Amino acid sequence: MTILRLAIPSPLRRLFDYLPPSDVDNALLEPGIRVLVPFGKRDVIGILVEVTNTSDFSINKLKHAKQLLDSEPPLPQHLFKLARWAASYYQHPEGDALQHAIPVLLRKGQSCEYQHETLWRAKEGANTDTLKANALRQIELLALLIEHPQGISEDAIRAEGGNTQSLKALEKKELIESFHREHKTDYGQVLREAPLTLNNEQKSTLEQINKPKGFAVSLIEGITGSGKTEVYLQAIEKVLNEDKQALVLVPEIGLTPQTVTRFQQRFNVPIAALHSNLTDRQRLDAWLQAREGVARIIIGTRSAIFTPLSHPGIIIIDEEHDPSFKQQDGFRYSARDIAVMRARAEETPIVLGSATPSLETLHNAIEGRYQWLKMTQRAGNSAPPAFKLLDIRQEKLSEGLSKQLITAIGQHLNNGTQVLVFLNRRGFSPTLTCNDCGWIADCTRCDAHMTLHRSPPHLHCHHCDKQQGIPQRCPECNSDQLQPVGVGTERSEQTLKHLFPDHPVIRVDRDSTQRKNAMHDIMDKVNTGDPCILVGTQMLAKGHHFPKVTLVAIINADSGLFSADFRGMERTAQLILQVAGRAGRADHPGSVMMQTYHAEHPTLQTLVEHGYSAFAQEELHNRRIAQLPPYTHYALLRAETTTKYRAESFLSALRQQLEDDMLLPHGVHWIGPFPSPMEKRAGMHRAQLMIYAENRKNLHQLLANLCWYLEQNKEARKVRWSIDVDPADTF
DNA sequence: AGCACGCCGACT
DNA sequence: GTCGGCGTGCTC
Repeated sequence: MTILRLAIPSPLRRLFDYLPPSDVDNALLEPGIRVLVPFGKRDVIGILVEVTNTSDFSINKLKHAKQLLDSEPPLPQHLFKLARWAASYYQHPEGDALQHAIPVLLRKGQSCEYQHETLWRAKEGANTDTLKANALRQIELLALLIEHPQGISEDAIRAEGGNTQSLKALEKKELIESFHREHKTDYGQVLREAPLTLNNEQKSTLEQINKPKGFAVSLIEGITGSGKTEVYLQAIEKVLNEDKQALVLVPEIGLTPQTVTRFQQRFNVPIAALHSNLTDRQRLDAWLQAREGVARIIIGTRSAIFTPLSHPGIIIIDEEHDPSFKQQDGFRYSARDIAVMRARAEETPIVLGSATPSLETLHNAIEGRYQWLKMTQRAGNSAPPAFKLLDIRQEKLSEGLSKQLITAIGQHLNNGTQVLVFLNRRGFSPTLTCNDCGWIADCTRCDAHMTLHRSPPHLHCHHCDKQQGIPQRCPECNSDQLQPVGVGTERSEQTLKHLFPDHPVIRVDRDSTQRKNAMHDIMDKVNTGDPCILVGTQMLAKGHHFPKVTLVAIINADSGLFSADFRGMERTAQLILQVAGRAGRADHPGSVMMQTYHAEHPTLQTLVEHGYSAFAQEELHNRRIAQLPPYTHYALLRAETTTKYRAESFLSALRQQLEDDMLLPHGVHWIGPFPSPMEKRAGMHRAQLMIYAENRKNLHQLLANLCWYLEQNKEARKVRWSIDVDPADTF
């Protein structure tokens, strides 16, 4: 008897058994292939996990699978295994986890045969004269195709401003035709431009990366401006020369056209960029190009970690400390950690790069598991920025800015250079308060204040996205003395414009860059090199270079200093250094001024005076004493309910029950449950139970028990619960 | 997650 | 009389 064990896309943590479709050749039943099966009242696509001859389910109740959708598994065997491993490591339902590893269209049953790229060309003798004079777009498009007799892809057509409607119209008129071109695999020269000359430090870093054969993890801890990217590029060059592929993961915000352009300028090979505004079709095409070995460099964010490569050569994780590598909902995996597992399986080197490595990675480097490569010199002749803490305890601030800071900004502008003002708070002001009775505009769905925005004017909750109009009078006491309290980027922009009317003030945050090309336009303005003030959120800190900035002003260096989350300090330090790194990148020396109410804070002082390495060492020491990661392993059981206290009491009861049943393995401890730092969010009341262990195996065993228990438990079905292994934060 | 069943309230 | 609200239960 042949039984198919399938992973079904559902939140259920178990596999489902089926009989094979009638009259199917058993040789076709290869694990990893997609199978269409009836599931409840509907048909779903499952993935064949194993073929067996027994079932825990009664055999006569098994249904027949309807159809095999693949002759070959879409994911190569080792990535299929990797995804299954990740599902079990992160305690996520296997069927759902496997869905995450393949593109959307494959989940929906599309064929995963590789289609050669479709190109368009004008037919013999086609002429724009035959078109109506008012069909401007078609005339333009046809002219474009006539210019490119060798054919041009739809992507390129779109890039030139052509649209699909005109294309279809011309095809109907039989003026143009599509065809497939065989991809050439021989591109001649790998390089399009000469590599930069490396300094000694870069040279030895590159040598160390290239030295080991097969799997090895290297951490490049390189200060901003030390030229990490050039080292990546030259490491990739070697891989390309060996006819292999490179997989590059970057943070969500870091995948800018600038990044991709830098790779395109250097290399004369096809590059697949998996950015967020690709269509499902484009994403599948890029994925298939990687799998077929057509794309030689794959640049993408977190989800690109499962992209199959026919000839894997190297994995690079840029800004490895960035929180966006950890998925924050659903399948809560860390792409960085999975990448290390993947490199091991594929026997390739993997490079983790950062100016401010995560403490987990540093710990691995210290323990000798990772090769630790430090780059401490700035490439070229730029000097590192000078830090200055501004103690603002006794200061009277004007709209959040101290006198000293205002003076310094003026000086830098007068010297003809640019200033960057960093304020990690969008909107005009974080609160709207009644001056008479003290009422504050709160979100009804969250334990949070509404942020006041001025352009356009509205109140906005940054936690649940609720938006509403601004009241004219206090809803409590009917006073008209409503006042914005606190400073956000909009308000800072307004103040700076007022203080420095002769210089442009450019705001950079999520709101000001929503429009297409907005960021591009901003960069154009900044790149003129004229003195100006950039004011914005962490968008300023990541991905973009501002060579003419000589002063970085950090308005609230304190935020996160006393965070409830044990990673708050690490995050703050990373953010400060990342922003600071924007200063003095070219031949201008830079300075960084940080306003703080805690100038005497020892950790802040260590960071400012001795740098990130010293900070990290201290912080690791603190973590060891407090028994926190990376010295212990954490997991979080989160629970959400619509009723207040119910999540917490559910977790309490669960903890009690597990203790009574003695299901707690040796060496596993818990803390809590306690309400989440923001108890109510988007209408849900939230609580969490922290679980930690010195030993991963013990932790994993408990989590497996816990899942089993929760799936049985009737009460648990009324609560929305989830498990977060290696949580990035506790919110 | 979906999707059905099922038992109570306000509508043509 | 029925349309539809969301509680409960099941998926090989």
